[in-house]
Amino acid sequence: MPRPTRRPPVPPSAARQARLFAALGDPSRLRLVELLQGGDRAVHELAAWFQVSRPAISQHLRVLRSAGLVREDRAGRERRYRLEGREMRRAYEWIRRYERFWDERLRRLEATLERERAREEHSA
Amino acid sequence: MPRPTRRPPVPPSAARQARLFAALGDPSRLRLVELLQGGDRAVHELAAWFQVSRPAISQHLRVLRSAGLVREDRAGRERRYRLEGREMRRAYEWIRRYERFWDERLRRLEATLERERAREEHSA
DNA sequence: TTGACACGTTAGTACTTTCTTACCTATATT
DNA sequence: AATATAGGTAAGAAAGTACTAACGTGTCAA
Repeated sequence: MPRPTRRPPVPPSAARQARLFAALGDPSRLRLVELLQGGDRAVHELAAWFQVSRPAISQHLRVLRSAGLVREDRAGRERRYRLEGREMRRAYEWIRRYERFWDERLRRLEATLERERAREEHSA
Repeated sequence: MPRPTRRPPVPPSAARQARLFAALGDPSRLRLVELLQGGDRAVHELAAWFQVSRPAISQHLRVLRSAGLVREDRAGRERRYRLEGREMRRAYEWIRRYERFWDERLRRLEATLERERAREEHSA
């Protein structure tokens, strides 16, 4: 890793990805997402599972919405929320890049490929 | 989803998982993790990439450490940090439970299985 | 059309996070 | 031994977050 001569600000891609994780980084919001796993739900249905007030839930839903994790559909006087996979997938793929840090098999495979590569280089 | 009669507090499992996502929910910390992807690094090597002061980086590293995402090894006067896969894996597996929300193929498969199940039920 | 229900927004408060500066200890270098 | 390097910790300021109570709008039901 070459040391930088001028230190750039944290890149915007990291900032965006961080906002996504931050949206998941609250127990109530994480719970909301889990509750939505079973399908779409109205706000009052969701709020019934929590001790905090309904406005608090509304605010959490707003955070999830602006992170792109949920969508709102109006239906009569209800607003039904449902999970939106696109951003969740982004989170998933960010983390998957670290798979070798927990998958021993993958790490060994990488080491092997690295050795192969070095051998080719040597014989070339 | 049966409505709860008494609303329990957000379960501790959600709280723990949220702490993990919260640790990733900051641009600088996310960047630190990315920098550690290439192997272990000393604090001053990491800090060189940032505009914020070194103590700020120390503090971010502490957050990552208490979330279990990194480990510290002392080597002379340096402290080298490296990624720890275990907690990263927990985050990965939490998100993977939502795979069907972005994988159309998986969603169709689930629908098919559901129809099969319903048919068996009907003929039984 | 009056009342109840669903839900968002606002204002204000308490708490938490993030940063900097100052300072301290431990290790390496000369 | 004196000095430089590495890096953690503490205190305090500034900004952000999460909550509640109060209120407003739109929808349904009697």
